[in-house]
Amino acid sequence: MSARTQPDVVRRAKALLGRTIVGHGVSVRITEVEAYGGCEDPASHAFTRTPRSEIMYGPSYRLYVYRSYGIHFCANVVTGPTEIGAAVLLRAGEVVEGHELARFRRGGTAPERDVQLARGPGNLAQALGITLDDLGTDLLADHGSGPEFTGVRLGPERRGRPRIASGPRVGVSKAADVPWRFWLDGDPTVSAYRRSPRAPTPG
DNA sequence: CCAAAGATCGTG
DNA sequence: ACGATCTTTGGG
Repeated sequence: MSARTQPDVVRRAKALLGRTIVGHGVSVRITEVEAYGGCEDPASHAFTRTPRSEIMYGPSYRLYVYRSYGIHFCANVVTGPTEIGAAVLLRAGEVVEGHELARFRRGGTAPERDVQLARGPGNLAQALGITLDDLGTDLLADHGSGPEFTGVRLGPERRGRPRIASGPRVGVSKAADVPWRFWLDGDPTVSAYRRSPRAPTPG
């Protein structure tokens, strides 16, 4: 990476903003992501190459799912290159299709709280019905066009240049000041920033 | 084998 | 500020 050229994972993270992802009958417009730089990034699960992170050293646009704090699942898009093992964490989105199903998966919340349906990575994965069963899914595979599709896949690439804001990643204790969290500026579905209690003091 | 940490979230 | 809950990882 150079001063003029940002890393591939950052460009790809930004490119995912505004794009839709479909998960088991629920469609979400991605509004917030974080970039993780694989073996070059101490905050990445792939910084130490283990059985769990091996999928990040595989083909791009596969789904990496991990269990968070024993409670939630978090969904990531592997972005490559394979020797780096980078990926993008999907942190928040706006439900644009399948609202009732998403509400049910989230525990039966009221429609007036739909803005929170997919706010935060654990909630986003839950709204999409993503679990470890979906680990390794090819997010670009062609399944035809129709409502009968029940798996996970990305929608078409976004067009246009939305206003993108950035800041430090949420909850990471290493590289806590690297500004690799990106979101659609002003979007109400974006999650709140929380610094890791284990991170060193800002600066 | 055991202990600890963790890319979270809702509640108090 | 804290607890829920469990897998992965690293140390002895």
